[in-house]
Amino acid sequence: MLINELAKRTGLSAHTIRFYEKSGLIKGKRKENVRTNNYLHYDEACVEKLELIRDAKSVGFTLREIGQLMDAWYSKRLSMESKAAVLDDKIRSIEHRIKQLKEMKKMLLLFRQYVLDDAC
Amino acid sequence: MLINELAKRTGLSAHTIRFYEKSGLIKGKRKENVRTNNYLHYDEACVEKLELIRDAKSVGFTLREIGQLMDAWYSKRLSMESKAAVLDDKIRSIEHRIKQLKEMKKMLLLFRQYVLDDAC
DNA sequence: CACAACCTTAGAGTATGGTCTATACTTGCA
DNA sequence: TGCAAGTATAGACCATACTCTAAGGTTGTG
Repeated sequence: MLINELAKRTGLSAHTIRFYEKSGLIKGKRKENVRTNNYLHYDEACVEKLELIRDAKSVGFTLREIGQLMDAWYSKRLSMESKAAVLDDKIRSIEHRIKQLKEMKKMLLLFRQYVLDDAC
Repeated sequence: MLINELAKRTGLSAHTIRFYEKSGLIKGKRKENVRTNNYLHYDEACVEKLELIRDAKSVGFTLREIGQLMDAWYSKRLSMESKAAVLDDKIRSIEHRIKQLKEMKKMLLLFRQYVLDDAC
């Protein structure tokens, strides 16, 4: 599929997709048998990757981190161990963030009670 | 206290503190009886606010959100109800983020198992 | 074959959240 | 009194993550 269809499929703009491609997160391919244009074609894996990018971004991962994550998932040059290590690292960082969020929630609930008690 | 002491107390740089002050998150006061300089003086509330900023930033709040949060906490012009509303809003957004993080963790654990099973 | 609707690259512009430099004044201590 | 150390303001610069514009080539439909 071409970029506009990919955009429709993922809900991202063609601009944003090109930005991700320039950042190395996805890769379109040129058809070798077509010489008249240099249109990039994208496959289902690109759709999956863009969905992963969207989800991972929404939980606070940077594009750099998402790149590492997708490398761990798709790369052929990384060993099983180093892939697992990348994933372990991200899992730990998620756990840490959940812990911090729970603490912050607790604090805000206290604030809230304090406000409602008219104590300020 | 002056800015360098505040920096030492909070672990933030004086540059960053000035940036937060320019962004309206904290406010130093000039001593009226001192006319020879225009040094800004900070109190304990500033230390507290900067600590809140640090914590809230680490869980992903933007400076704008943190500003709203501190308004809800410190402002005299907001009603009890609207303060509680701001806090409720932030609490809900934290709960949403915790949910998303848990989903992402689940997915990464699946990825990890898949990698270790040498399935790719 | 005109023309709208695509595609491409390059590069400028925006928002957030800093970080640093330059310039200049003030303070405190030897 | 000299001078290092501290303070202030303005503005340049950086990274991240877009977002948009310009200029030019291609494709498909009537």
